[in-house]
Amino acid sequence: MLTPVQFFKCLADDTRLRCVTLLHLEGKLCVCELTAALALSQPKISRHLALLRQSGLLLDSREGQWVFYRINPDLPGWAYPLLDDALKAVQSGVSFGNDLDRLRQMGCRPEMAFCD
Amino acid sequence: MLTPVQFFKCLADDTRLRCVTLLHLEGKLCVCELTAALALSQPKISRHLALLRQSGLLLDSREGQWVFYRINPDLPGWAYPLLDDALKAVQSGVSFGNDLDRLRQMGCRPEMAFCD
DNA sequence: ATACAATATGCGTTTTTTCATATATACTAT
DNA sequence: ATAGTATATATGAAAAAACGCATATTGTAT
Repeated sequence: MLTPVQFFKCLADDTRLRCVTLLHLEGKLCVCELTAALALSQPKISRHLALLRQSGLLLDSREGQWVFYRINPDLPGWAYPLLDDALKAVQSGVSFGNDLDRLRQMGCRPEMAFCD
Repeated sequence: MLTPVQFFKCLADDTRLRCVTLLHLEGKLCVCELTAALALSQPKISRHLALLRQSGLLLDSREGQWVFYRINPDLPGWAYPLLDDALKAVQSGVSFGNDLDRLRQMGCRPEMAFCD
């Protein structure tokens, strides 16, 4: 069960905070989308996602070739307002738009039928 | 200037989260009150308070013998809803009442005129 | 089967955090 | 000045976290 301290630990790292806020905004993203959006190495992203999954903050689901992550919809009730406020806090900074831009500009995203 | 990640780091430790939530609830507390409330060693409390002060989340002020800490009233706007939600999250747990009880039962608190 | 893309993990290293103990500083009272 | 209380910090050790790199795993396509 996710405790408040554990929850804050999840957000107390730049990579993880960016992943969580992007997921909160976009709903569902696969590892390669997050890797492209944050412009970081795949193993680094994967490790942080594993931590977030093990904490119970994120759920993963395989869809063919891809593993998608999303915010766990069964978090304790206190967690959702914190997630909303965290998103607002991050959005208020200047650098958040870059992640979103890189995601939008990503050529070959799994959800796109015309991907190859 | 306090960033969201730094803010979450401040709350990502049990001792610090308990200090911050107590301060958010009580307004102003000195180190010995926090030490009594959390039932932890004074150097440990002091070190965590120093971190919170250096991050800009707390302000300190000396009043005679005591050093009082309080939430910085000039935080970025996004921080206050997060603090409110953090307090609610911690209050929803069972163990938070103990800190408050120990604070209430503390014999000789600085604000009390009949202290000695 | 081979090749390739997406993802996870093992491992050694470096960095960061945390803590206990001891000591230093500031104030109060006598 | 001395003693006692409150608080801060320095130090050094231990634990945890983060990282890069290489490699394993799983799925897809040919």
